[in-house]
Amino acid sequence: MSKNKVVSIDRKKPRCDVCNVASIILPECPTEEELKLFEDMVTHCYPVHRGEYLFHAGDTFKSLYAIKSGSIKTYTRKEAGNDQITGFYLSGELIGLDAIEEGVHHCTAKALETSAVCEIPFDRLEDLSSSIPNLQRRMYRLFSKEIHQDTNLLTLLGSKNAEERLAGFLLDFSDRFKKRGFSSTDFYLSMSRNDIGSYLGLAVETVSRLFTRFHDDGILQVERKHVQLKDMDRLREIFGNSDYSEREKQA
Amino acid sequence: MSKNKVVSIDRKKPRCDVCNVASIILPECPTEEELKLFEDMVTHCYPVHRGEYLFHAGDTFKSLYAIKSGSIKTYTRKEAGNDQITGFYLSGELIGLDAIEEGVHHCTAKALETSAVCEIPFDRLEDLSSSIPNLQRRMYRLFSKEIHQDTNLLTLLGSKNAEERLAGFLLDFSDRFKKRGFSSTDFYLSMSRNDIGSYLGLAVETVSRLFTRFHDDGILQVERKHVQLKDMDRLREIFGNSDYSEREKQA
DNA sequence: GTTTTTCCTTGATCTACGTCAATTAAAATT
DNA sequence: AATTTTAATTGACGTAGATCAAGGAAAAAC
Repeated sequence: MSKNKVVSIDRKKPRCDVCNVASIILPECPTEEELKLFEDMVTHCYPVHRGEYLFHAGDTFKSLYAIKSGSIKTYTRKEAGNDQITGFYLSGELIGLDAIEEGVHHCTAKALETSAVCEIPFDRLEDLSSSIPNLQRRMYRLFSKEIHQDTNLLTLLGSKNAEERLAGFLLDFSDRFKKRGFSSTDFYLSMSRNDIGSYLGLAVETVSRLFTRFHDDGILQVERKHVQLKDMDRLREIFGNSDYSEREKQA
Repeated sequence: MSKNKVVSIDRKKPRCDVCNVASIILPECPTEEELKLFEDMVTHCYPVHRGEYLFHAGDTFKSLYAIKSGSIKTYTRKEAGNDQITGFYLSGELIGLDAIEEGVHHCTAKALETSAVCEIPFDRLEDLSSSIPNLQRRMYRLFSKEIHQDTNLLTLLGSKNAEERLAGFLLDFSDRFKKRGFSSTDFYLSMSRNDIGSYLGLAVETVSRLFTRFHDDGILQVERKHVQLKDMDRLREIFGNSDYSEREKQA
């Protein structure tokens, strides 16, 4: 089946000054020379199509992957058919940071839609970040951000109920789309309800029911993957306080 | 009340070659010169007592904290009295990595017992890691490890039931104690049942009930904070498979 | 040593959410 | 276009674990 094919990595290497990878990793104003060094480092830039993989759990870690466009999901396999989604990555984000320490990928990375990805050999990135202080600085911040995000998600899973989780999820994506220049209230979610459920620690059915409930309550309009947020304040309220359903009952 | 006091940071600075901070952060074999530079960087080493704080959520981020001995918990405050534990840290671990990006601490760090802590100004660590390649290398690995651990915890919260979570928690601590040269089967947990519950996304009562259940089933012996693991295989089984209670019922 | 506070445990009850099952709709494949 | 496969929705029902409540036992404060 075509499902298991891993993207071949020996494709044409494009010039990176015409793409935005540098802006993902390099600090705001790299010098010409820095940019040149950086471009040389990025060995492969290529498109991945829906369902294709960047790497599999267990693969030896060699490179980080910078997402230029599209979206990627990462997951660990538990039992058959029962994957645990560990993250959704959008343009400008870096995948593989968790694999550095042990030199092995702990999760599988799969494209949710046609995406553009740049492969960055980590040993070369390490070398380069010694000579470009701003690059090192930027790397620390990228790491830190990832940890902070994980901590936030932990709090979500550890202490929020189903509707708070979905509200948090939607607000997170709203925010990330906004930062990328897209609409913060009208977007397409590239992942399935199943993926969302796994990510939020909820059953698919619960996710589905919540979407219809939010829809019926006028908080959003949803048709399959197309979501339009209609009442951000209410969404934030649900996310923050846990008394949304309480008030509904009283009303 | 003495509860809110933050440890004063202007105490005597000890020599670091007599402590183990270097071994926490520096790679295996630092040169004399590297060690010297490193020692100069660490501005404060001091004891914190049970209930004292390293920093509070909202504090400006300036330093990382390396735990030399003892244990520290980090948590974010939700509503009054309802804290969400985000981590337990033991000797050799580094606290504050999530605060680098935004320059603000997102959580509060509080000592669970009398502990020895070294404060490492991050800007100096950044500078130093530019000149000591192995230090930079080590930092990347520490970051990566933290992310990996968070991801594991996410999987735990996202897809495991109560007994699997507690089993995982106990196995994690068993392992960490072992790595520190302590017994892997006989140890004291410095945190309260409440903290464990918050960390694992469970109610205190559930944690308490599980401890007694594991105790009654001969998996461990527990008396307050003192835990002795009696059947590691069984514990691993519970953690791995979800059919522990199933089999109990059949037996 | 006594009081107060905090922590832990245990039982009884309730409920949010998971599981099971069936239907429909949309992709994917032919 | 027809068929198969996969994804999403909705309803009925069951249960793991939360919540409520109360008692006991450390530890802290006096």
